[in-house]
Amino acid sequence: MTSLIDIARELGLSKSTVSRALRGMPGISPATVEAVRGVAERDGYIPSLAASGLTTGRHHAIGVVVPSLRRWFYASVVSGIDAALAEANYDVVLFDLSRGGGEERLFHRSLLRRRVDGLIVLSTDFAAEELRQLDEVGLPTIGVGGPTHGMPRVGVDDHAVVVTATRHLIGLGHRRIGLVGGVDAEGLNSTVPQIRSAAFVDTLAEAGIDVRDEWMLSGGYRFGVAKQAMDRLLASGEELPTALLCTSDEMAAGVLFALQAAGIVVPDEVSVIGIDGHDYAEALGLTTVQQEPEQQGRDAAGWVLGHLVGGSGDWPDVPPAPYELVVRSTTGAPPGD
Amino acid sequence: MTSLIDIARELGLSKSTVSRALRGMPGISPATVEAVRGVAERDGYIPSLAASGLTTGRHHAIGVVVPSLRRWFYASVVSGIDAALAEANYDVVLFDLSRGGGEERLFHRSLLRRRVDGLIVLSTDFAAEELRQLDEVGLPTIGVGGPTHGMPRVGVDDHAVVVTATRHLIGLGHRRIGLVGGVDAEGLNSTVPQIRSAAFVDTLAEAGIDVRDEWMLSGGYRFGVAKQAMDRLLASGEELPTALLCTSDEMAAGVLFALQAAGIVVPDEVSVIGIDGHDYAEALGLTTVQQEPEQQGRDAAGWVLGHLVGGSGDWPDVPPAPYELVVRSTTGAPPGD
DNA sequence: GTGAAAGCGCTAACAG
DNA sequence: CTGTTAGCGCTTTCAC
Repeated sequence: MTSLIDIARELGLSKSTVSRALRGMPGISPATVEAVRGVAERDGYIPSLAASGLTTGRHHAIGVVVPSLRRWFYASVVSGIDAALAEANYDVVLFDLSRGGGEERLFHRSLLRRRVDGLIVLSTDFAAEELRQLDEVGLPTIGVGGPTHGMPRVGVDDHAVVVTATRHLIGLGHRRIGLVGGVDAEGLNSTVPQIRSAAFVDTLAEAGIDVRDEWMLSGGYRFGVAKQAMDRLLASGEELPTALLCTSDEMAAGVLFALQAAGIVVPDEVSVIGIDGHDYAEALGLTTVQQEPEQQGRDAAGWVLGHLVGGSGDWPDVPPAPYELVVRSTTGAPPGD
Repeated sequence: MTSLIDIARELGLSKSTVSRALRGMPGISPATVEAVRGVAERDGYIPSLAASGLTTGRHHAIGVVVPSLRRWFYASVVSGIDAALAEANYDVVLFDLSRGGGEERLFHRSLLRRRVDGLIVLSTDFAAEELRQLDEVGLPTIGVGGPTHGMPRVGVDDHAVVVTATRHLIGLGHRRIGLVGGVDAEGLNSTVPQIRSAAFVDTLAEAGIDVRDEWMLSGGYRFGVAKQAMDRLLASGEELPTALLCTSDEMAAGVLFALQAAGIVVPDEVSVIGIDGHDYAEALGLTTVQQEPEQQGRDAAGWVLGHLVGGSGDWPDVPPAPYELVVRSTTGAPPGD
């Protein structure tokens, strides 16, 4: 492992000069720079992040806390984060909360071990004690996705998103509308499901439409659970709604499968709308309110990076992320309209 | 930021004693240990990985190279890796290859920067030059998923998996069998698709069954692409096969959706089998050859960790990962049997 | 333009 | 059982 001093010796220079040359600092003669770079290249010199981190306090890594990587949404966000960080020569250090049963969730200080220069937290709401610890380490921290108290956040206005989706259905003439929502056991982001469900109920109420309990399904934010919930409704012999709002596209996909298998024509008999803008949505022809998780990841990364150089200390809020109603072929007027 | 020396001073001890006490090394009086731990706890002491890494050469991090995190399979593997590493107090440093266009793929040494103690590579086959660089850094390295030349690997025998799936169809009496395969543009793992497709063709040949070109569909290892390919076959008016082998469950889901939309009854008219054991498979009732990506991740992590303490230098091979045919309701005898 | 020296926070012999 | 002494490989004043 060749190190700074090896290069210095070989060239009869001092460590400092070599260090400066390598980092392109001013005040080094072009000839020296070239010589140093040449030897470094030839000897396959790799700077030690640990050593420079020790002196500068910068570790060129950002911690990313994820409820579960196997969720499409989170994986997309992380992808975006990684892409943005890579450009700045920063790495992602992952903390998957789905790992250890859950009780290990408490923000053990040692999780960080002064390894990361900042933190991005996906849809995870910390307890007061955890926040205090976070605060103590003093890392620039931002949330992505679900509301995260005590820190700025990149994410859509979940209430507005659901209002948009619900109004789309109402605008098409629907009055008998069901919801496929529920809580996300693995996703941990308890607030997003709540906000989304509440927004649905509120919007219906505003329009003078009653919610019907038998049309409020629990899809657990998962394909399989949503499909089964739909299967049950179908099998129950209950009257069907003319439209279903699914609070995630994965659930919408499950619902579509169930409907199709039962021979129900979408959207002629039942309309279905999702939320998120999942990869599958286009192929499914799914109408959805689309957001851009990858871009949100990039934005969060940019924010953290910005606060690293700035180092100001005030964590200002960021504007809400954009979303867009994308109308495809799973929504239409209610039957008999 | 309190450091070792602060604790030492406060207790009138030396740094080494404190260090030993904190790490539970032998030869320190219980009283001292307790005192040290107490102060450390109270002052919120966080050891600096950079500093210890600098002396020990251990950074308590493993690099994970992923073609694309948004693939369910890879995300699952990474989840498993993270879980296993967490138990050993190791972190995952992510390198998402889907980030920078692709040409940055060359294994830039600086990617590692002596930050990680080992490397886990998912389904990425490196060029000779990249391998050489890898070798030069001398990190214990293992692959997961698709074959990776020049290093041991955790993964199923893809040939055998496809043979199992194909024989299942043949065993049910099918003679008119199609394949939904193709290449995975984003996944980068060029060899797995090849092996799987070849195994299919071979197995049919062995059974004296001809492959029909119009039944060889390109699904791109994606839901949407597979669905569209199926849609096209359906629209073409071609005779349909009585069974379809999809080389990934995501593609199988797309095919099922297309079939269902066309009013074709599965498995009465067409049987469908997938590969992988995706989360969705159960809800879809999809027959599949299941593997355990998460466990594979754990195994790979365990292997790397083992070689960290062992430090032997020889990288022995690991046994192939298990897989299992899970028969559900999308496969059955061909029509008219 | 370049060098010398100090030190980041820890671990690892080597002494006692 | 505990302290002393060297570094690990780099960056950073402060000199020249």
